[in-house]
Amino acid sequence: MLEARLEQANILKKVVDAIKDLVQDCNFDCNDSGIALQAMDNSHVALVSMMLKAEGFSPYRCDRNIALGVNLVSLTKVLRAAQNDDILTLKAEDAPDSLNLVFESASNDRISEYDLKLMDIDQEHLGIPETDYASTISMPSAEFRRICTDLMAMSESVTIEASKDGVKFSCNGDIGNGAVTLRSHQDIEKEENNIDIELTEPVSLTFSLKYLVNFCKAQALSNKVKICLSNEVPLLVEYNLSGSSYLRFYLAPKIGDEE
Amino acid sequence: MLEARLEQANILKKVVDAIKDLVQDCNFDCNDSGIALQAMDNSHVALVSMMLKAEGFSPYRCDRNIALGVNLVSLTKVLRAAQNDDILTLKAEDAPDSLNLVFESASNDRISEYDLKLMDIDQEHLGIPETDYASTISMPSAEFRRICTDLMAMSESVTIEASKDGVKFSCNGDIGNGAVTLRSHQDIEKEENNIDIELTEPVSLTFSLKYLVNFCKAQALSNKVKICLSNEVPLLVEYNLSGSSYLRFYLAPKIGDEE
DNA sequence: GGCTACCCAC
DNA sequence: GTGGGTAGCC
Repeated sequence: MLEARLEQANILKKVVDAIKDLVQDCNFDCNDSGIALQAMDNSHVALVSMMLKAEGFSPYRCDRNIALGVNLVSLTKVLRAAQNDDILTLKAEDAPDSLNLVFESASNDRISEYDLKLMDIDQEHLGIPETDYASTISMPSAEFRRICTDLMAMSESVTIEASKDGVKFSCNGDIGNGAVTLRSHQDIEKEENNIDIELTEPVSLTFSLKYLVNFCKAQALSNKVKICLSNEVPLLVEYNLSGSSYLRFYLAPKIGDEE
Repeated sequence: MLEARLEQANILKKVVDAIKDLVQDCNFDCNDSGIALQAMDNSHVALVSMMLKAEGFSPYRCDRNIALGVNLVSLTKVLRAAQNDDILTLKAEDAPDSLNLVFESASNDRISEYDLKLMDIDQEHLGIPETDYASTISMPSAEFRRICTDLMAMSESVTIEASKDGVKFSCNGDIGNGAVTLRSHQDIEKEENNIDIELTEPVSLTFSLKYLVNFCKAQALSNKVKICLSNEVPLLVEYNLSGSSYLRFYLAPKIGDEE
């Protein structure tokens, strides 16, 4: 059986908020190392990969592999019941037909308990190869979101070019063109403002802004975001959570005329 | 004639907002003790009872009984003209065919005046018996609203059970089940957070969430709400206004298969 | 008409 | 960061 107590119900709420517009139904795969989720979006352009490590829960207990097939719209409805400081405990049997969610108020005078019906979901196995990216950019997640939403106002696509001079996000649209260029930047006082650009090879790739803006809903989970690029390979956008938990989004580049 | 000056036009606005989805047309019954309203909703499942005491107005003057037959949609349109801090004066003749509403800005540099046509409404007389309820729950109105809207996401009905252990709001729906349990709770620092459960007899009743959520629009009128329950008797949801004015909603329980 | 997402004000 | 309101979409 699974029993996982999350001090901040908020974390799961934010994770689900960030992915529910990409994925409708998916498995939460639970085992003794934690809770994992991998799913393609409907159009098979983007991929979400979440890992909530056991260490992020206290306590965490999961003896066997359990797949929780969840409809994320339904889960959102339940998670909406979580108040800000609530503690969330997830419970499921070994072959569950429902997931039990208990919200406790910090002051303990309110307990909300929900059973969410589960579904069988065919797990398409997603091998995500470990990639050595040609360029890895680390920046404030708010800044990345700002760039994406700003450029979204002009175009449906953004071209991301990383070179030794920095990283340039540019777009062409009917009303004009836009570009934001960032250079490496070390802010000693506010480390979270650092912009860090690693580069082994220049890259230039074009992506759908709609998806990138969508990924940016995960901003609330971390004040940093890591963007990994290699030519002709899906982009990786990574939000690291406490411990070594993470939420990752992959997005295939646009090619040729699509741009 | 009626002349009633309400320092906070807002109060009437909130009252009408809270009931206009239940009742289309109704009489405001004015006499020397104040302005009262009683009306069943269209499906005759819920009943609204409002009392605005003369003391809540300054000045208040009403020599004879006057029934003001008002269409609440029209009244809402007029009240929308009220600014936040406006003072509202209601005026009507003894046998009026219109209601006069004057809004004064607090600073007195703007006066808006409206005449709302009245209608003759057959008053179905509603005797509401005073009931000694088996259980009376007093809680923050925001919390009650929160519970109702949370459970609304899962089901159309909620079962409210009051026992010596506390009060439990539970529901069953297609996507799963939900329950919120509250215990008595005295917050000495913030009295408005108190949850107070009086009980002479355990009760368990099921109600339409749609109506309860509707009642909760009155939340803006008071930070406390009182919920009174007896088996097989309509639920009473009461918002107390300043003075001994009030807005009360009654709702018949669902029985048998309806649940 | 209900729901959702966005926006703004607290 | 939260709640309430509004404006579009289904």
